[in-house]
Amino acid sequence: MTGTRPPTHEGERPAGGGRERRARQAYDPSSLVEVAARVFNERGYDATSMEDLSAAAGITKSSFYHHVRGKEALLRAALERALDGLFGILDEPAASTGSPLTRLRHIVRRQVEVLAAELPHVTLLLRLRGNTETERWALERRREFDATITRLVRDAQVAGELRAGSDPAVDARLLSGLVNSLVEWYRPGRMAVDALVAEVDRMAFEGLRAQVPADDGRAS
Amino acid sequence: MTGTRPPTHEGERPAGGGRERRARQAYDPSSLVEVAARVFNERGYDATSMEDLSAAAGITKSSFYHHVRGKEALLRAALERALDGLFGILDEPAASTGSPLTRLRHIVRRQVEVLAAELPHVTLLLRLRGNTETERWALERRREFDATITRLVRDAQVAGELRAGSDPAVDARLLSGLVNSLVEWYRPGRMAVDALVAEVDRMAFEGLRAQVPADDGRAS
DNA sequence: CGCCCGACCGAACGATCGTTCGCCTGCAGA
DNA sequence: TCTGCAGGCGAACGATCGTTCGGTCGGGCG
Repeated sequence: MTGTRPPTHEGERPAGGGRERRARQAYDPSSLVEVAARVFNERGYDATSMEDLSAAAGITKSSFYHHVRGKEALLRAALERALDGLFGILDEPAASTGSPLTRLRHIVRRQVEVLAAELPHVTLLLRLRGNTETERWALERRREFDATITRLVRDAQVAGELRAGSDPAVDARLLSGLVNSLVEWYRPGRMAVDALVAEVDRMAFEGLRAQVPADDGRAS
Repeated sequence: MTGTRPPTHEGERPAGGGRERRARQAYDPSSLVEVAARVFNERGYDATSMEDLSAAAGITKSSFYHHVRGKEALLRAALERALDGLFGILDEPAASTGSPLTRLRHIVRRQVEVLAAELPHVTLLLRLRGNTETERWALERRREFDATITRLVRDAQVAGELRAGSDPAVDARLLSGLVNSLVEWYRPGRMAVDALVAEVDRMAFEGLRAQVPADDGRAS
């Protein structure tokens, strides 16, 4: 009903690429994951059929299975990409250098950038319900990431860099909730990523109320 | 797999109620909606089967249909409850009295309370994808609510009560995102609602950074 | 006491799901 | 030119979905 079939043919076929010996599939290596992530987000994972996915890729359902192992494998690949992006932030030098607040702000700002760059994949990650083993695995890794944020918020509060009198765990959840809520409305091209980073940073640490700017947010 | 069947029998049967003539169903009027909303949130709407719902209610699937019209009707009822709660806030006198910032803060604080009181129903509302007509109708009403918030944020910024130099639409989205993200982690009993309201209010308008309190948040 | 009807149930419906199978086709390499 | 095979297809599989149907049961009321 009210069909929303795009004009098929997603992306262009790699013209003459894949000259290696193990050129198993010429159609696409991970571009199908990208297509799948997009459709998953539009309809929701459970409401998305393999027919929907194959149609978005421009081939039939049975052909689709020549390139992917199954629905859950697509989900896992997309989630891995999101988690790799997020955990990659924690490996950056600036994530473990300087005061707790400096590190926290770096992570938050980079998290916004990763969110924008890997929007479909991260969106998928943030909407998991934990129905399958794959989903539970991803949720567990996500909890690890959040735990790191919580520790940093706690350290920053102890150091007197964040507001006192509140539970660091609550503050960390509010902070992560603010950042993650971007996936619900931000769309690439609608707003420069730099501007988005600045807005989120200011909102998170200075709030919405009018005030004299403290020291501005030109970090790094 | 890994069945999570609760010990059946949800709530208690109304002892001797339903003495009116049109006592069509004695089992439950809207308590089934509550059960459904809870299970919908655990598994996701599409991943929830009528078997799941009826089992959570303690009866078989076919018996379940003597009390409800269908899956989508349950969803609609739950969404109506959420929307009624949210729009009820806008009808309160304090929502249209005083300065824009005063009104906005009242709405935000009340929104947190409604979120906590109607947690399963609002959670359902915030996770819609728009696959069915019912979902699109609810999304449209939700957009109306958000538009009201956006107008208020704009007015408050024009009045100099909110930070300048940022797009009011973006600020409104960040604000709503912060508030709505509560459904992802807040659970009743884990934290007093009053404390939650205070934390969110302070986070939204003052931010996380340590600072001297401006005028405190004892509104109304 | 006997009937009536709301509550409840087992079984089955057509539809759709994710996945598999057998077959066709067009072209790259011998 | 012949051939192998990756890429693509239609049809069908068992399972599960939301929903319906016919029937049983038991307690309140005439």
